[in-house]
Amino acid sequence: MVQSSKSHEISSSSSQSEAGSTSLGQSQKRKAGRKKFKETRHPIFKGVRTRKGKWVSEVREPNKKSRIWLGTFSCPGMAAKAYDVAALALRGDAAFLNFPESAHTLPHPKSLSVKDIQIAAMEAAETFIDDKTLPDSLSSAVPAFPENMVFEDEDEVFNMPGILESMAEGLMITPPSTQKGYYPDDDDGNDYVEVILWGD
DNA sequence: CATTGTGTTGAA
DNA sequence: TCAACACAATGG
Repeated sequence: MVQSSKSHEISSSSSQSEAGSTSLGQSQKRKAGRKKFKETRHPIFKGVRTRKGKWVSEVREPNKKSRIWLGTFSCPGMAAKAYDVAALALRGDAAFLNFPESAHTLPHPKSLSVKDIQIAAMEAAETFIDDKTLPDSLSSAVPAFPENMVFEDEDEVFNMPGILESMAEGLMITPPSTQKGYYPDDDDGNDYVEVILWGD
């Protein structure tokens, strides 16, 4: 969580709007909401939820209760990157991301507008295009994902030397042959440590 | 108390 | 199928 928020505004979230206005009975359909916490704390990246076979990334704002939908993704890498950009944009700087090293590679939202962030997230996701992204032969399952990232404490996360690389390698579907990721700047692996702060 | 994550439901 | 909302729990 890493919540060093400064603004502690009491978001009074009471009666929300009930979407269904047509004929809403009262029995049947359980409202919405989760039942009990499963053991599955967060098998995947933060802000990345997996829907039976798919991946969706949603970002909620620190102050608001609303959330920004980055969109749907097929692979965790995409969703992870998407959240990365969004969090970076929202927090502005030093946000908890999954790919700090690739952070510079992430596109920057023109504006801090929710929509812009969504776009940026999509762009970032584009970077992680893989086979599944391309509609052709789908079959493989997407499964199983590296359990290496067992985040116990946020601090520990930063202590991960090669963990990132490990999972990155596994996720990074950028083999020497066949497919290859298209990067906006250079496909080269040079690290341009350029402090690009669009806004802050 | 704030934040995230899951689940359900609803609409596209 | 996707998107949004709502709920529940955890962590601080």
